[in-house]
Amino acid sequence: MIVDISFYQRDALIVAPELLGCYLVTEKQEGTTIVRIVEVEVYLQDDKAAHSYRGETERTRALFGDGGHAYIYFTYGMHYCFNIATSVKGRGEGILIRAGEPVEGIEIMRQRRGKHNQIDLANGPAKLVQALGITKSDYGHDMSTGNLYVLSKDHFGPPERFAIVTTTRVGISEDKDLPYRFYIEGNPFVSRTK
DNA sequence: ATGATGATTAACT
DNA sequence: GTTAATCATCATG
Repeated sequence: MIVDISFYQRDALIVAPELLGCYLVTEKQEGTTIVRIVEVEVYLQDDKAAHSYRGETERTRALFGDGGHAYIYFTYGMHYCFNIATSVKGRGEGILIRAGEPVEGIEIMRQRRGKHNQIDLANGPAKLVQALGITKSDYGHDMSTGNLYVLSKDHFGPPERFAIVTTTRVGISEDKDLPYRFYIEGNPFVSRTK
């Protein structure tokens, strides 16, 4: 079952842990690819590490729209990352999808990534974007429709039970201490585990 | 128009 | 553990 847009129109800190175990799907020319979401990070508006902190710009427009739309950005001169805007219009908060466990279309992901090791397919935000074939043209996409959406945890049968680890975020220089990173305990596809 | 800055990754030692 | 690669976006002039 596709997750409804209203799911995203709540506080990011509530939505983020609920997103773990759900399935992120893309249907592109090459075929359908699916990963199980195992790691996410929250970015709020009143949060120095967030792109929305300094207000709305051309780049961050989608973060300030209605919850449930894709926010994609380019960084380090070579990588794209994928977020889902949450909450209500004008609020500027969202969830970065950091890692996923390949479920379907694994051969397609291998081709896109040029790697054969299944662990390395989507265990990082830019890797996940590449494996799923997400591009800038998906910017602002409505996550409850079309060829890019999320399926509920029980889509493929009774969901597996798991514990959620809450910790600090990765790769930022401000507001480092906020516990806004969530991942599935013990999952081998989570990035940068100790 | 120009310069600083990354919500990273891969390939090293 | 360290580091180079590389450019869109933003703030400033």
